[in-house]
Amino acid sequence: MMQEENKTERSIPSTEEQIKAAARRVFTRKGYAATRTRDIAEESGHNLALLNYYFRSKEKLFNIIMMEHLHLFIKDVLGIVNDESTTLPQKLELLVAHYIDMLLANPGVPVFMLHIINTNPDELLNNVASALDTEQLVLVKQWRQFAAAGNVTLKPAHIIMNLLGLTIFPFIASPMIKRKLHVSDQEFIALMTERKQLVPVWMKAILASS
Amino acid sequence: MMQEENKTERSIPSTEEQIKAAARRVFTRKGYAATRTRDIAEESGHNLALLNYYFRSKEKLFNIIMMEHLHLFIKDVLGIVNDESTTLPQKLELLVAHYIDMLLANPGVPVFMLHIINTNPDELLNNVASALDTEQLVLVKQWRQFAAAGNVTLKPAHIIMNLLGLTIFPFIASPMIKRKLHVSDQEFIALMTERKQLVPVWMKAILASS
DNA sequence: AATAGTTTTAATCACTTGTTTAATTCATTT
DNA sequence: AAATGAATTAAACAAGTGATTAAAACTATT
Repeated sequence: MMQEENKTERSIPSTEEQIKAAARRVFTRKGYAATRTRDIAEESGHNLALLNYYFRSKEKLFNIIMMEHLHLFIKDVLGIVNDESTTLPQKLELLVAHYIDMLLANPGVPVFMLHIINTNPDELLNNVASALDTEQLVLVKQWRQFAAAGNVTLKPAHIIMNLLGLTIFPFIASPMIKRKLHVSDQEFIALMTERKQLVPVWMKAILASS
Repeated sequence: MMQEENKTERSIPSTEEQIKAAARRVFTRKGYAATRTRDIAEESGHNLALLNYYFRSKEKLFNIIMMEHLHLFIKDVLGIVNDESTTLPQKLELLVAHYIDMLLANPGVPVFMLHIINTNPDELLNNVASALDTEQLVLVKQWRQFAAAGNVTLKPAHIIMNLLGLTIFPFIASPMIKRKLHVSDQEFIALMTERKQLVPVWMKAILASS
């Protein structure tokens, strides 16, 4: 049997948690295939066999981490998108701010997500935001009203791609951006922070241009 | 010695070229680490040992393909960006159209490039568009004039990120877009083709909004 | 302290992977 | 046709990999 979960403890994380944290780092840095179980063991400071003792296999460990990421990703977004008390433009601002803050705190996430997208197509992509494509979302209702008022002719797909492209892409391409545009780590953070205000402005300009 | 290059021949590609083409496909589909030399051999329909016979090693083969991609990538862009006879807005339209056409023809390229960005940081990123960050580009000169006229307050980094984000990101996230937005392969191509006109319009709206 | 159950370790297994080898086939020249 | 060198093959090697094992160390309960 396994040791009790110990979730509330604030002291030293359990070895299970330490291995998971190490795996999170290594998988994010190198991707699934390039990560060796020995890398994770070394990074965690624990014996190689403990990886299989706690998680059965490399793949199971990866799936656990992946699911945690997805859950984290979706949970906050759902809160914003389903809030009756905010308007459509407010939701736009909140979404952008949330994504940028989240990505500034976890710069490795996009690489991680992309790796998933291009390797686990079916199994995973059904889970990704499976709660998100429901037609019940407050955001969708508000959008319908907005569109019905004749305020926009652009296809929703374009708008979503624009929002994500303007928000997420800089983080995906950050190594190249930093190098080719001579942007330091500090300056990159400053740029992204600026974009929290700018992206919603740009999105409104895009909507008005159609 | 090696068989003569035979570059002009239009008939059957040489086994060397066949292996390279197979490697291109498999590397693009699975990434470097997840690709086994046996996968490439099988995909090419040739014996495993021929891979090392022609290319010495898996890594050398990968580097050759990588360099070809980069060269292709840069060559066309340089042509557009350094053209004295086109205006700034025209360059914008040409760049977007070129990228979208190129990505529609080679949907795997972004994954390939991202894989490089996040694994070969130093060695490669210096080569990527090393010709591009020169201050001599016609585009840069034209931009300076445009900015000096007080037409824009936005930092160039934002503009470049927006251009690339609006253009390239949809291809990176295409598996998720297709699934979550219920877009078929055909519809995706149609959407991207629309964007050839739309992105320049949006970019101008963004520039005007600042 | 003895016991039982859990956690950790070192060693090893079985298999995969990149690469090499030695032999064979093929093509070209003499 | 013989000979030479290139192209191709089947087989194997050495190192690396995920996983397992059996023993040891640790922890708690009696």
